[in-house]
Amino acid sequence: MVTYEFNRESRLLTPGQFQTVFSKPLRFGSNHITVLITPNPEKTNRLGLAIAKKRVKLAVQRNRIKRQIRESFRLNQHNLPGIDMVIMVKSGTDKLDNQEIRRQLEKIWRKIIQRHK
RNA sequence: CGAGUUGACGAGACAAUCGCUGCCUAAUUUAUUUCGAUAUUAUUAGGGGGAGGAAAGUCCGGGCUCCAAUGAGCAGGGUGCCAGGUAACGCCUGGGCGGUGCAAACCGACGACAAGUGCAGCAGAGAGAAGACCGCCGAUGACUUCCUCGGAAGAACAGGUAAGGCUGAAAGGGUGCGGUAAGAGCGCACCGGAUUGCUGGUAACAGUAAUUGCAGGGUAAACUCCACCCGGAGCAAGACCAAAUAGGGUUUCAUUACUUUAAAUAGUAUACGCGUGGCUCGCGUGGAAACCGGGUAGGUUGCUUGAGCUAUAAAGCGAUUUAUAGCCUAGACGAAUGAUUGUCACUCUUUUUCGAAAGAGAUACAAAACCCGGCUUAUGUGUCAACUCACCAA
Repeated sequence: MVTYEFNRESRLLTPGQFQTVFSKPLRFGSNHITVLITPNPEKTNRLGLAIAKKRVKLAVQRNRIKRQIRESFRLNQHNLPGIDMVIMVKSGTDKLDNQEIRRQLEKIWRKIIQRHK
C-alpha cells in the first residue's frame, strides 16, 4: 500500500528509541549524509534526525535540511523494508541546495533497498 | 533634474498537487454510565488559523514564579549636564553645552583633579609654584683703548632677559600699542578666565555690570570623593497526576505456641532460627492482601487576553497619556508553519509597428520556545513623505 503520510508514529521520539538505533547500527552514507539503521520489530519505518549545531551553525539551515530529509523520507517510505533510522549530517551540508540533498538521499534509499532484498 | 539628510511602510503575488501542526464542526470508535447521555482515547472528512523586523546577540529594564527576608548599615555592582515620559530602564522626548559638516542634520560615560594618593616612553635647556642650549641686552659693576678728564668707543667677564628659535600631544592666558639696555601684565585697550551681584529661565545654562593682572597644566573608561539606584535564582521557575522496580508506615488474614471446642470454633500471646539453662538483649530470616504517604520514567498544566492591536477624538512642541468603539492575531516540545511545478511581478541589455517581444540576472539577513519595553548587530531591492545644497528658468 502506498502512503505519503508522515505523523508521529513515523518518528523517533524518546532518547530510548534513539539509543536502540545507536547501539547496533548498519551504516550507509554519502559525502555529506550518514544513515544508521536497525530493523523495526513492528515492520514500520521510523525516522530520527540528529543535526548537530556544531555541524550546521544556523537554525535556518538546520530546519531546511531537516525538512528536505523528511520530505524525501515521506515520498520514499513505501519502498523501505521496515527499519528505524537516524540520519546525521557532516559539516558543509548547509552549502548544498535542495536538489543536491535530495539526489544524495535517493541514492542512499536505493542502497538500503538492495541490501534488504 | 543632480547630490544628500531624516523618518515611515513593505519584506514578492496567484494557482495546482502531495504533506505537517494544534483549534472548531460532523461521523465512527473506545471508556464510563443512573442507558437519557457524558466526554477520556483514536481515526476519517470539512472549515478557518500557522515565524520576524530584527524572531538573532543575550547587553539592559520590567511582569510572572519560587526561595530568603521584611529595619538599618557595610561590602560589591551600576548610573552620572537639566527637565519631562514610563511598570521600569543604561531607553525615549524636549532643552543646554561642546565638536563635525556650506547646510538639512549627526556625534558626545557631558559630576569633581581647590580632599588625598598615583601615572606620563622618546625628544628637549626646561614637564609644574619650570627653564638660560641658541639668541637678545649688557643700563649697573669690573676690563681694554682714546681723551679736551666731563666722557666716548670696544669686547662680552659678572650679570639681566621668557620677545624669537629649537623639542614635544602639551612650555605657566591671546592680539596690539606703550615701555625698556633688552625684556616682562611692568602699564593700557580689546578678547578670554576667576569672584561677586543683577536680569531671563522650573533647571542645566545664557546675557550683563563691577572688581581682579591672571590665581598654579593633563589624566577619574587611575585609585578615590560626591549624588542616586540595586535581595537571590529563573518557565529546565513553579503547580498537579502518576506506571514498573526497590524501599517506608498502618490494618487484616495466614504462620507459630498455649488454652478451649464437635470443628482454625473461640480466646490469649506474636513469630521462627542462632547465641544462653531461662529471662532480658543482640544477629539473621519473616508469607498474602488492602490502604496511606513520599517519589522516578512519563504525562497534564504554567501557555498565551496582553503595560495587546486598530480607528477616531481630546491634552501636550514632543516622548506619551486619557476617553469611546471595534477586534482576538502561532503555541510547537528529538521541536509544526514545508516541498515541487507553472504563470505574473523586480532590475539590466537589445529590438521595436511604442502595444510589446527576446535574452540575461537578482530574490537578502535570518526562524518563535513564558511574555513584554528597549538597545546593539545583520539585511538584496522597492515605495512614500519632509527638509538641505548646487544648477537652470521666472
